[in-house]
Order: sequence, then C-alpha cells, then structure tokens
Amino acid sequence: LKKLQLINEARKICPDVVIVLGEELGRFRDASKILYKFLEGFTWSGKVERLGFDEVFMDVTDIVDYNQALLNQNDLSHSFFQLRQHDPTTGFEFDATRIAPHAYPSGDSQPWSSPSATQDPALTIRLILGSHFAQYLRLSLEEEKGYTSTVGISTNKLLSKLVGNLNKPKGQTTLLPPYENSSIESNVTTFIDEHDIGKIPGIGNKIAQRIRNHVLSRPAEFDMGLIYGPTKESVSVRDVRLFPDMGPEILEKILGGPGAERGIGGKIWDLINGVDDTEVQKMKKMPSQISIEDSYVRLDTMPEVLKELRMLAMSLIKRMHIDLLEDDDDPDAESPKRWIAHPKTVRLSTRPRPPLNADGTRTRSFNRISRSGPLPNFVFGLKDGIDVVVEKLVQASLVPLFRQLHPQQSGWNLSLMNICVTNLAETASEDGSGKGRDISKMFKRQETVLREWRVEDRDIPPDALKEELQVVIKAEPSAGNEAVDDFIGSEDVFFPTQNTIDGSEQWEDDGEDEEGLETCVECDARIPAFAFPAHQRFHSLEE
DNA sequence: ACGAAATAG
DNA sequence: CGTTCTATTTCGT
Repeated sequence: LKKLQLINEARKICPDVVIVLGEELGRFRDASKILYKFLEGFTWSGKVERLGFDEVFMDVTDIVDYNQALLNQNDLSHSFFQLRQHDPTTGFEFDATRIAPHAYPSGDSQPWSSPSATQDPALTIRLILGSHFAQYLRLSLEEEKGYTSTVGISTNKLLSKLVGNLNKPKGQTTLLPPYENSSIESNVTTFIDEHDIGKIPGIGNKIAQRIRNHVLSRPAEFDMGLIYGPTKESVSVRDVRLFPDMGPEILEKILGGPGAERGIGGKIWDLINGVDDTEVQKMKKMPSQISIEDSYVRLDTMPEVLKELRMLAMSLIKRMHIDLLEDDDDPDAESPKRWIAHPKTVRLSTRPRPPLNADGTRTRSFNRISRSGPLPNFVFGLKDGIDVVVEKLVQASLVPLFRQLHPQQSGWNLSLMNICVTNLAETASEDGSGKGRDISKMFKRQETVLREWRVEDRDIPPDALKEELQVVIKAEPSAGNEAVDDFIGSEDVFFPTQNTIDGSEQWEDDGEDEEGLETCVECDARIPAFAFPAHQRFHSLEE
C-alpha cells in the first residue's frame, strides 16, 4: 500500500487492511512549531516563513553577506562560517572553493573549474556559502532534533523551492550560475523550462489549464501540416515561454478578467522566467485563523448536524486553548491563564452535495459556502466547563449561521462542515521584548488539555511520524455529557412545520408573531435580529 | 466586513 | 490525478 492511495484500491490489494478513520494532527503541529523555532534561531533577520507543516523558507542574505566579507581570498579552502556577528568562535569550518553537494546541473560540484564560475564570481561564492550553511543546518536538525531534511539553495523562493525537489530525501541542491542568459542559456532557464507548467508554485490547476488550452489548441492555426500523431498532452514551461507572441500581455489576456488577480499576466510571466520578488515573511507569533472541519458521507438531518457542530466546536475550543491561552506569569492575576489573542469572528462553512443530475450522475463540486458573525465573548470565559461554552457557542452562533446557510429544514445533504475563528486581535501584553512564546509551556498545556480524552497515544519516533499518520487514533469525547443534554433540553427535537407559502418548509423564526426576534442565550432577552450582534457585544463588555 | 475563489502542504 | 484537513492571499461588493 502506498500513501495517498484510494481506500477502494487499498482494499483490493489488501482485503484485511484495517482502516482507521480520522486523524490527530496535534503532534504534527507541535513538531512543526519546534522545528520552525529551531530554524528561526539561526537567522539574523527573523525571515523564516512556514509553508504547511513541513516546509520553511529562510532568507539568509544577511548571514551570507557577512561571511562573504569575512573570506580570506588567499586560503578559501580553510574558511570559517560565523553563525553570529562579532563572534569568531561560533560556527563551522568549510571549504569555500567547493559547493556542498549536490548541485544543478549535476556533476558540477566544483564550480570554479567550470565556465559557469567566471560568469558571475560573486554569485558563485554566495551560493557556495549558502550551500555550506544549508548542510550545517541539515546536520544540526538531524543531530539536535532527530529529523532529516531536504534543502534547495538559490536566490529566491521560487527557484530554491523547485531546486529543492531534486535529491530527495535527505539531500540538498544548489542551483549554480549563470543565472543570466547570455551566449549560453542560463541554468535558471534550462532548469525551469523542464517543468510542467502546473508544477510551478503559484500556478495551480485553474491557471495551468487555461495556459494549456491556449498552447495546445492554437498550433492548428499555423502550419498544421507538420503536426502528426496524437496531440501533445503535457505542456512544459518551455512550450509556454516559446509560444508565438508569448509574454505578459498575452498571459494577461488569457488569465485576466473578473475575479482574477490584478497583474496576473506579468506575475505568471515572471514565474516562468524564474523571477520571484516576493519576500520571505518574518516569523509570525500567531496564526491568522484556526479552523476545524470534517467531511461526511451523508449529513442531512438536523440532530446529526447539531451533534457534529458540537464535536467540531469542542475541537475548536480546545485548539484555541492550546494555541491562544498562555500561562500568566503575573502572580496578581485572577486566573493563571491569559489569552494572547482574541478571535473576533466565527465562520461556518458547508459543502453541500449537489443533487443528482437527470442522468443519475452526480456532478462533483467542491464549492463551499459560508456565513460569519461576531464570536461571542463567552468563549473566552474560563469558569464554565468546556461543554457549557461549546453548547453556548453552538446555540448562539453556529445554529443561526447554519440557518442562514440552509434556510430549508431539509432537502440538503452536506459533505463537509468547517468552523473557523478568525480576525485575531492580539491582546495587550507586558512583553515588549518581542520574544516568542515558550515552547515548553505550550507542551504542558497541550498535555493538560488533551490528557483526559486521549484514547490512545503510542510512542512514535520522530522519523516515523509522517508514515504513522494512519494509525494514530483519533481522540473522541469519552462519554455522554449531562451538562450538554441539560442545556439543550428539547431543542434538538425538530418538528417539521408546514410553511406553505412556496411549498418549501422554512425555518420558523424564533417567535411566530414576534417576527425577527432572537433569544439571547446569555440573558434570555428577545432581541430583534438586526440588533443581535450589538447585543452580543454588550455582553462581551460586561466581563 | 463579508463571501468566494485560488493555491498550497 | 484526486482526497482530507488545514491555512493564506486576493478579489468584488
């Protein structure tokens, strides 16, 4: 069995395979944060950008600048790489006449002996420095954290990411000069031209298809007589770049239009020429949103929706506690915890399963729809039990949002639900030092929060984490919960009403004759719908 | 501010 | 190439 294999295929090959539904990403998140922090510790600029759980961009321009100036031109093969400014004792020895393996083009790990060196000596030495730094980082990562890694070294995010795909796993690749086209083609052009158009980061499915359509359907127009056989299917960057009249303007015509990113033509033209001016972002302390979602084979009744909303809300609140709640060092504080950020908005998204077509087929759609509103402040309360907060959130926010999304009482069938808190407002903090959070505290928190409802927690060595995903058991709430039942009362029993205006059943408004009134879960007041957000803000100020 | 779309791991 | 559970950025309104 292979990763990403479809379950049907897996069952055919191995009928006895045990499929465990769900996943527990907490440990991946923790590992990701630790490695991210570790790497940030090596930068001087703080420019470390995380892409997913297992990739980072590092801008080490300043470190390379410094060490370039430090080089002794008379004895390059016995150089010392300083990891810190003004500290000649911290660093490592290296041979500045050689690239640390590997390099693209391959077989050119001694760039000074090849024509590429004389072309741009300054860039060559800088890439040599980068390659040795990368090697040192990979070694440190393995020795100190127990993770192997793969690195790409070049002059921008695009090229370093692409060149990092060579020599996987546990290797590194430096894209050698020349980077400028002259009498000979630059390595940038040679390298990037080999790629399928859709493999370029920033060119996803939609844009790739539109470019392919342009490149593949037009050849018929000029000199078709020379083209035989099956139509070429794959379109490389070279095919696009060399297509007649190709340039930023044509690309803008192909890709522009309503909804498209502004200047998309120029941006894509830059990408296929290896040009990428985007900065490596500085480390962020806070994510900008936290979301939880689950997919379903069939979700079409309100009691089930309520159940799932509770599950999702429970996970979300726990995530908020883990990521946004920190131990308060202030002994005078009433609570030993404090929120380091307050999300201000909650969003509910669903993915409705499209109805069957006339011919019985189902047009697959992955389109999501969403509604959002203010996140009530009671979610930051720490006195009530978590189930109480969850239930209040479900009733006060999620159910109303759900009704906005799906006004019909039935007839829908959802394949996915997602709850997201966003719009994070950082809470005032005493630490002006700009220091990040203490990771050890984070772990303590995570353990404390999750211990009581962890079902199984195997010991998995770090290297095995990636492959062990399928056997990590999803944690689930332990038992029925009285507080929740208590809160819901009979509210989870739904009586279809015969609202016959257009033959489709609509949700009853909260009060039949009190049109547009909502009941506040905090104070039971009946509030006009338009005033409800303001009313919730009122409660949020009480605390 | 909100909702959709595109992209990515 | 498509799926799942995330997360970010950008556009139009």
